[in-house]
Amino acid sequence: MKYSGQIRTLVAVDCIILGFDGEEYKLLLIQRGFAPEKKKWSLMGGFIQPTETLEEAAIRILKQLTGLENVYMEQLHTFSDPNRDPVERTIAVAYFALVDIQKYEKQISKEFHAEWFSLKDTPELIFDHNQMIEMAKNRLRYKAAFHPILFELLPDKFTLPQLQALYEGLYDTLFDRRNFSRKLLSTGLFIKQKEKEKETSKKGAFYYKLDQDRYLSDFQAFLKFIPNPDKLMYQEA
Amino acid sequence: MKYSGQIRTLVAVDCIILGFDGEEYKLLLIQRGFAPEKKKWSLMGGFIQPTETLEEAAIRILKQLTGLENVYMEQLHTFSDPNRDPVERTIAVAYFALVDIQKYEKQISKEFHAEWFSLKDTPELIFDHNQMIEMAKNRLRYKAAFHPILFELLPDKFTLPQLQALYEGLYDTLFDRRNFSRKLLSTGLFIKQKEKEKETSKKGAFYYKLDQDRYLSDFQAFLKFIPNPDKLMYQEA
DNA sequence: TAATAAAATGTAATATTGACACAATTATAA
DNA sequence: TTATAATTGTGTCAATATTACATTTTATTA
Repeated sequence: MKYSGQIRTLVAVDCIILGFDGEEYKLLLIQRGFAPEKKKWSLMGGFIQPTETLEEAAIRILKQLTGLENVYMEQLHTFSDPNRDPVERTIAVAYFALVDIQKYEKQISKEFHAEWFSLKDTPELIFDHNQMIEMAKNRLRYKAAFHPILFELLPDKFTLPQLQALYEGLYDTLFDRRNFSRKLLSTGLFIKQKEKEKETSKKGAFYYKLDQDRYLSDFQAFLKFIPNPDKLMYQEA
Repeated sequence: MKYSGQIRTLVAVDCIILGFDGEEYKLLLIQRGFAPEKKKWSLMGGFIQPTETLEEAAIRILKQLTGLENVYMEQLHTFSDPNRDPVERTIAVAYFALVDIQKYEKQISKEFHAEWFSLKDTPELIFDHNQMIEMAKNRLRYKAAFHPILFELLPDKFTLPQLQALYEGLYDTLFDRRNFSRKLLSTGLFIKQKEKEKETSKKGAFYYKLDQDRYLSDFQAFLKFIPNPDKLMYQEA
């Protein structure tokens, strides 16, 4: 301790882990195993360790809970209300992660009493975790309107109707099927497969895959995935 | 200290203070008065205090250096490399502020040896401060493409040519005067004044003011201030 | 083989954008 | 006094993108 006269604070990382089950958005929560607020639902989190960065901590915590690595994750915001944790002042850095819900390893959930909740029906959480989730939702809405980020939630192969459900679910609205597919396909990000998905409809819908090269090179490009984005996005909390 | 077995860390706030002098973007830096890296240029910063939030700390630090309050400021990112500060591990939360450079109170700068630098010609700074500035530039480029944020840099009254210089400076490019003014004016954000600014040109250019009501209500609206935004924005560091 | 359900493709009207030209204003010089 | 020059303000048209809406295709099953 060489900067004298300054306080030192606990720094925690909290992970907002989002998935999509084909119908609706899901949020992975754990039942807190220790006081305070034991048994209450909470985001998965942990304290930063001496030799790791925040990002490394977030990756560590995500892996602990889901078994997943190489997952899309970004820093969301740092929360600092002096009384946000009643036990002791803790600065919390929130990260949000987008995972393919099917890759999630269930056996791990037992250790933490984890469960997927509908994002629309999030329970009351400890501390400021509900606020974090609100912010993550807004960030995702914003980013997904212009960048091909939602594909992190889908398996390798997906159909146009699945894609549309993904976008409609996020913005809680309906898009015109014809205009939607034209807009999406015009990005050139998708490669049509020869097989069809035939579980959900008689005719079956062609599978598509992401063109990985284009996906990487165009991730920052400014695409427009939805019409009238300003009417569908909300201010960050 | 009630969460046992966890380390506590210093938490600092660093402020990226940006201005525009009519010609180019400026960055307010201080000459560090204490070790390490004494005399080297640095962002203005400070440690968070026990009873304040990060945002309050940022506001406090900004006021200390500039005398300004009610300034546009947003949290940028939290930096956490364990070795970013060689003296002691410090987590740094960067904020960026947009100020009207004319309102800045010069007498204050003497205390901190502060100076405005051209953003294009930023000197080498301590720690990871150059990286913070890169990220702030990218964030500003991104946000300004769609939200009326740059007006925080201008005085109450401004002309269309000034406005265009503001945007051209940020994106380091030239826009067609006619298309630019059409796009900007079509947002309905501006109220034409009767007076002209006659310093810089023979003919003089009409002043405009922001329609404050619309500005507040449309701040989150999704406008498009520049053509081909994707060609002008860069990935965040 | 006809009916049905869902996916895929097509088209015309409208709105937005981008490229470009010309007119208006006024200090300064001829 | 008038011409010049520099800069601001406004206008037009073609190309492009978007929206709203209809029809055709595919495969199942009655």
